[in-house]
Amino acid sequence: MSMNSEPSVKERIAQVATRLFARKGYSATGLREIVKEAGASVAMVNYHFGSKEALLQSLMDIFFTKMHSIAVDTLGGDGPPELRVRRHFRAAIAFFRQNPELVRLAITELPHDLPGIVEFKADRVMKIVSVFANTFLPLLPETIRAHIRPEIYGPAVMGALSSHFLLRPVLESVFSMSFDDAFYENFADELADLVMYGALRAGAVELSDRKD
Amino acid sequence: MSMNSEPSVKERIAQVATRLFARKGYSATGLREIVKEAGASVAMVNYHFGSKEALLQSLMDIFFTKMHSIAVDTLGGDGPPELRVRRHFRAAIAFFRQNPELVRLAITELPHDLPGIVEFKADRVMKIVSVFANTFLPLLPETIRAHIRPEIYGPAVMGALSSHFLLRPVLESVFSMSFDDAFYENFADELADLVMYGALRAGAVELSDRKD
DNA sequence: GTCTATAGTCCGATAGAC
DNA sequence: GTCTATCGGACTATAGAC
Repeated sequence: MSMNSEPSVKERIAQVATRLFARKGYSATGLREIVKEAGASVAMVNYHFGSKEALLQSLMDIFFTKMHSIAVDTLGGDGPPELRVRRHFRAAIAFFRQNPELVRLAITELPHDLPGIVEFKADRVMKIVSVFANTFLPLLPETIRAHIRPEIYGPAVMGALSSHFLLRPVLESVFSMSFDDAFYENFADELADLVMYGALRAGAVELSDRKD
Repeated sequence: MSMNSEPSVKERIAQVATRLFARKGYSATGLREIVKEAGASVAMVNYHFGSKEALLQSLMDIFFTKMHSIAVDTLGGDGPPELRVRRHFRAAIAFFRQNPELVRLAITELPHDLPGIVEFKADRVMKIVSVFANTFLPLLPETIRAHIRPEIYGPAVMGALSSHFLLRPVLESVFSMSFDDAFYENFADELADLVMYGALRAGAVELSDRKD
């Protein structure tokens, strides 16, 4: 946990593993490659983390712990619902920007052959959903809350927020751009506008053929 | 490609590989495991597909070819923009429902150590984005089109559409439900409403603190 | 805490028989 | 087209020295 001095062997392993797991995938990354880059030996992984799988879980833990505290701080606290959503999106995107590889690793890896990992993720996601359900949903007027189905909106919003970071190598190629500070300037607010008001915005009813 | 008779060895390998790649990941799945379930031998993979990587790419090709034809059929064709979006969401969700493992495989796998796969995906995504940009975007009135940034909306909408299928094992656990026909009855339209009108819907302006 | 060496397993690819 | 047998290498985990 040292913030200033040189990173410990354990910290170096965690950093390198995050990058390689995100880029190549958990299974495709060998311990040899991790410890070679981290300047350590294979035995250090099992000494400090217990196993390769436990190393993965400890990295995922960093992500989900941070996401939980972001949810508590932004969906809870003061302010009207829209302000909270905007605050949440800004905080999440800021975190994702600083840790794009952790995001990819924690969201993408869902291996059925490691049931402990799947259970771990389900447990952590459930805790975050609870924060949303308990501190945010009750604030909404009944007319709006009635059509918010968390089992649909939850993954949809999470997908909208995270997919940029999951697909970034492809997106850079598709749109022939590198994502710099200017791009991210209003990124969170654009996504918040999309989720809250939709692509057509409130004034676009003339396009509508909706029934309800 | 035989639709009615018994599947060929090549088809059986493709089916089993799709399931295992989606569940365990490409790297974690060995050719031996695939061919054992498919009732074939390792040599058959290299005979019919060329290599393990080529097998993965040929499976991804099925997904992206179908997504491209869905885009052409639904975003193109007749009707006002909203109808096209709704049509597109319904077709995509119907396809995802029938092939959840293909979706997970094609979207999730993005291994930096297989640059050919990354390039292949970028090429296919670009073609689909082109369909959207050429057949759909020009239909929108300028007031709406002005704030549609494809490099932001594209991945966001794709993430909203697909994340349910990518995370389904976790979601079943988190929400203590199995996703049956009743759940999917209005799934595509709910997502279309979310993307077009937002979670707050048009009438909810009283909640707003937005600036623009 | 950190290392080296190694055990035991599995990997993808291919040669060659049929 | 399909198989078996095999090659060379990589894998995770751990024993044991320091």
